[in-house]
Amino acid sequence: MASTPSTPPEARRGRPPRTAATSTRVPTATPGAAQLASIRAPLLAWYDRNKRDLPWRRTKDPYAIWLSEVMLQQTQVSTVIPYWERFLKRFPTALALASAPLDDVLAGWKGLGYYTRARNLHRAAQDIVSRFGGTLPSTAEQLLSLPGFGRYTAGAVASIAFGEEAPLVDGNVARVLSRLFEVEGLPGDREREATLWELAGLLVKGERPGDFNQSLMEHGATTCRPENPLCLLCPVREGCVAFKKGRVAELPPAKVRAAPKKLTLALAVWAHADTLLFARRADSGLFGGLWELPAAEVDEDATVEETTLRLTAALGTGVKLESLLGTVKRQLTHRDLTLRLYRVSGPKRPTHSAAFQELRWCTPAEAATLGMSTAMQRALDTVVGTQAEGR
DNA sequence: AATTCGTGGTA
DNA sequence: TTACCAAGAAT
Repeated sequence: MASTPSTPPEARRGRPPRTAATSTRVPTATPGAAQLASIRAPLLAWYDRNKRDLPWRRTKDPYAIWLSEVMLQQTQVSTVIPYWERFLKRFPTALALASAPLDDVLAGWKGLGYYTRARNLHRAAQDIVSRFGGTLPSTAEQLLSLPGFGRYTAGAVASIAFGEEAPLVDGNVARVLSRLFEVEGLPGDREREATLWELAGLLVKGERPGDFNQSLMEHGATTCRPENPLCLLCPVREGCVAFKKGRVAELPPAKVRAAPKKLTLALAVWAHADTLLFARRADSGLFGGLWELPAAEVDEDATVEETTLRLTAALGTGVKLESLLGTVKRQLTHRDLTLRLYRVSGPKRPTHSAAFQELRWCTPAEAATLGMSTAMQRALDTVVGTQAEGR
């Protein structure tokens, strides 16, 4: 993989987040055995001395390690710890998880985000029972066939739980390797990704591949950080091309993100006796499979009449908007979310609707056990607070 | 291949 | 307050 001789600089869209004169040259002659060893050994030794005491590093149970890897996808360590411990108590084995109702699994995931992870985890557990006798398969290749296992998670579980020399590249590893080997290109660039995986594959060969992979990630998380990296404490700075060239701050370039789109939902707060009406969303899309106060998308500036029509269509029965109870705003990565809560009434209480998987009349206590997004939980808190104040 | 999936932490 | 983004996968 010799580097391209002279690719001209390419105009980049948007504002370069890190001021950088980046070319599109990818890298980098294949590193030799000596260079690899000069990175591998110090990183592994550094890891042994400096690794954080994380709960999933105290177990060798592949199921528990798998669970940690799924929860950690795009999610910070401090957020995951309490979820991991709670979830593992509730679903201690793959068999227990496979046997549990999906609603219980989603409830255990409540607030963690990216809920497809929970549904894929559940499906994968069922596959593990039906195809592998309840035990996780031990190779990255086999793991890749399970729902929710991509290249990263397969490599992580194979190396950490089973000792396979399987590489992994996450955001940390991409940053560390980009700096060490001066790998150019924006996140998502095919050639860049291929180069990073190739480098990770060369480095992981050797003793303790799982610990080595974790050393790369730990180094990225604590020392080779995105901003203000601690190069003076870096165990491999002598071999780091970006450090040598003074380019640490500009590698890797930040990902270009689309501006969040506005999404306004009208929520029906329909009370009957001591219950409210709840609905389960479709499995695909935003908050897939989760419960909510029945929601209909409306224009940002929708009139009461338009909103009434939308909610009537969603619930499949006529409703009347009684009052606006409140508004909840949430920032998601790709959505600027506004929830408008309307107290509604109607002549006929629905029990099913084509727009939802399921409708259910629940007390607040029952609703607390349902899988629900944080946004919807906030909305619900608003309603319950409003009701309490009204008494 | 580019989008779409949540949430919370940090500077 | 805004921007960035954290142990990615699915479509």
